[in-house]
Amino acid sequence: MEQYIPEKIEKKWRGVWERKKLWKVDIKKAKRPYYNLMMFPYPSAEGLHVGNVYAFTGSDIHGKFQRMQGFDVFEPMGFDAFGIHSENFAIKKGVHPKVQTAKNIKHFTEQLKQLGSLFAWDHALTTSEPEYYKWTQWLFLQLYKAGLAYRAKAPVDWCPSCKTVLADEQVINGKCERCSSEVLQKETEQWFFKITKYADRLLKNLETIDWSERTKIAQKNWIGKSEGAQLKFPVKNSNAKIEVFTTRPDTLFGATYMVLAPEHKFVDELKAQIVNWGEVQVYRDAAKKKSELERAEFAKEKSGVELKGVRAINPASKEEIPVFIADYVLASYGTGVIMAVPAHDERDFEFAKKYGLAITIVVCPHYPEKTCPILDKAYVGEGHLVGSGQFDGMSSEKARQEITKFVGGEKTERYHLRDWLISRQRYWGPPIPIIYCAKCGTVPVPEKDLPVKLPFVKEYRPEGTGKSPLASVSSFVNTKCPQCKGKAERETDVSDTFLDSAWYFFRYPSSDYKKGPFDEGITKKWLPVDMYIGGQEHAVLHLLYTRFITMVLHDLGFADFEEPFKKFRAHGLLTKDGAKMSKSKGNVVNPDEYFVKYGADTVRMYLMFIGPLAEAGDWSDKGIVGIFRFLNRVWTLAQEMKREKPKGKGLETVRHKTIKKVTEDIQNLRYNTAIAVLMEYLNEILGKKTEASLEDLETLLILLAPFAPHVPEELWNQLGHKDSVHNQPWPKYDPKLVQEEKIRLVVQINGKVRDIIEVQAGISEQEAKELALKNEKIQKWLQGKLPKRVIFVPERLINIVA
RNA sequence: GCCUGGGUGGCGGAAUGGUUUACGCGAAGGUCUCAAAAACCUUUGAGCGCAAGCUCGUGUGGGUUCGACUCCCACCCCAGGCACCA
Repeated sequence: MEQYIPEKIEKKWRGVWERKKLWKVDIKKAKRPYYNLMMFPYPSAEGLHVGNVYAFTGSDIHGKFQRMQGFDVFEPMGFDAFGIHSENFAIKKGVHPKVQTAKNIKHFTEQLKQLGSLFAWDHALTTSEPEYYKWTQWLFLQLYKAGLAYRAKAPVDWCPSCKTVLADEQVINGKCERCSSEVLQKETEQWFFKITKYADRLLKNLETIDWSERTKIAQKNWIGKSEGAQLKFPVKNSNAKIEVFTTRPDTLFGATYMVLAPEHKFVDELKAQIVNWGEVQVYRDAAKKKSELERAEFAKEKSGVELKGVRAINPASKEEIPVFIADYVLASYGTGVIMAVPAHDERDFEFAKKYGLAITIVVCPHYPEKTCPILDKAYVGEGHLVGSGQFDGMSSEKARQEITKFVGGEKTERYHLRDWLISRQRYWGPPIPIIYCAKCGTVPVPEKDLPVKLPFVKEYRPEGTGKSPLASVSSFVNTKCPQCKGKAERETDVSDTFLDSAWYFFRYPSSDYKKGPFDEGITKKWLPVDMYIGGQEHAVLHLLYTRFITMVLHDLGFADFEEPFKKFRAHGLLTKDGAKMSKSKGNVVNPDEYFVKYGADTVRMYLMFIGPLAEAGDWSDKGIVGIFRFLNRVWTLAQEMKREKPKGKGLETVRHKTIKKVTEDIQNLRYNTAIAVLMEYLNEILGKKTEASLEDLETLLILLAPFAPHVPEELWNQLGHKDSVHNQPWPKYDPKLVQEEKIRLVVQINGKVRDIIEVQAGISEQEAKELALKNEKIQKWLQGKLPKRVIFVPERLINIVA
């Protein structure tokens, strides 16, 4: 073959690799297991998105590099096929989800195979297959048995367009994550997982794992731990006490009123005392009707109603204070009640101003000066206490403890994290394996009866009745109670897609295992995952759920580790013309045409060349030819060297420098600069052809192999090698040879470059100084003056301060 | 409002205290060709100058330093995330 025709050689080598099972890893016998995971795609489109290719290539380069380091790299691929994404796409096409998803997966697979990646296809899995979701249901049952899955009536977020409830994490700015419809509040019975029980562990373990810092911060913020105190406020003429959570017990003397969330049940308990019940009722109804978004917008102007007739007693100052309901207080956080300290909280300040309530300053930033300025806004910082009886003069930090103790409060923590709502009123998901029996109550499906198969039904569209379409399938709903064998009904909700993907990495190595979700020995050998590369957009959804599920499996004795991924690196978002690719904008790049025009090698390398993996960058049709030209030049060079055996002694220094830099860059996921160095190396060889050796070329091919798997393989073969280039050990560099003999020494005067001179490497300060002072240009600048000071940076520069 | 990133040629980006703009794209000129494409070679931050060369230049304004894209302070802009969480 004299000419580089990507399509031809890529097809040829994929065939050879498949026949020879080049990428095959023996799961049982592997000596140095390395689990290289990437986020499996949603097959919710006809074909692969260039963003998928970007992510998978970034991960595959890491896998191929580790393989050449001598590891047995397991790099599985699969499909997150259940769920709203795939179902919505099928509905849009008017094709049954089962049929449409199968079609999508077929095309995805064809495209994925073109990438020349390490994918372990014999371990591929699809979450919508009964062999897989059987174990998703099994997982649900384990959580149920452990008391970590419960059904409860609660106000939840409902998407009127997707016609299902959503998890807290799936509501973005009061809108549905999938379709951007405004989310409504609905009070219904739903299934939850007790992720809040793990809040503290999810937070603490972050310190022990090697993850991208920004991902850890996002999780930390989402878990949202606040330390504070729980305090009790007695109600006048009643035995009742109102409990509040506050992070600032030091400001207790400044609490001049209290606010309950409008829907708080305590309001009903106080009904007898409330003299303006009608007014209260009107406000509560109005608040109930609002969506979260409206309530937040409304918040620009705070509103509320006083519960007239009810007075609370500030436990510190013993003063009587009024009690309000207002929708700026959320029922779902803390106790649903706050002590309002208008002088030291912006929201309370705004409310107090509007309703003319007392604003008492109790933390002074100017202490010991007695005069504290009259506030035009709340002072939320630290300081020393004033107007707080015996605590006056104490630092606010210390007073947090002391005042809590003084009023008999309890030190406590609160989290932003809510329990994970996992039931969905949709069709395309694993049915929740629960049976309701009039006699026995809620009965879990026995494990031997799994899977509870999702029936193939004609009417799969969501109905909007608040129930899954499965509720209309009587052959599914009607069943026998596993306990009393009497008539019973099945749960008709399915579980959240994020449950499918919360444990898939456990299944991959054991994909054929029949006796359980995963084989114990295999799991011990391969897990936890060594490297996980994926999108930052999953920082608080998928990644938090996987950690939670892994902790649960650990606690139940199914795993001997509690963190699923030793290393996680987030890749950036690939854009087109500076904007996120989306179907609505019509700027989605389909990789197929580029595979045909330039080949997968060029597409892979170009994607990695755009920018650092963690930051991604902008796809441009123009830049891709640069990579294509580069591969062509490598090809031409190889043809020449094949014909006229090179007789040069080799470019030793530059070769070793290249090995060093490429190795370090790959380790740091700086693929863009690694490629740049390979280009420089090639330019160097082309410029000094008579000195170059065959080893120079062969090293280039090996270093290139992880990025562009096909071309180097073909050329390696043309050079007469029988074994694959991918089986070559990664080259090592000699630190002694990396050092150049001559270096360019920068000569500065007062920090400005005046000359650059070539000198022997390792030149001493004395020699450099002499050379510099003798230098004509420098003498011209010095004009006979003596230097005040000379700064010498070995191997770099000499700076003369005059 | 808070939390993350980021702001460098015509463009993607490189350099994390020491030659600003590596590598690539684009552009201009040339070689080859009847011609074109491809390939190859040269030039390519701005301004001044015949030239040697000089001055300016990494969002803005200050500071530290022999020396700042890099460190510190204040601010502006862009992208992403969170948001009445008490």
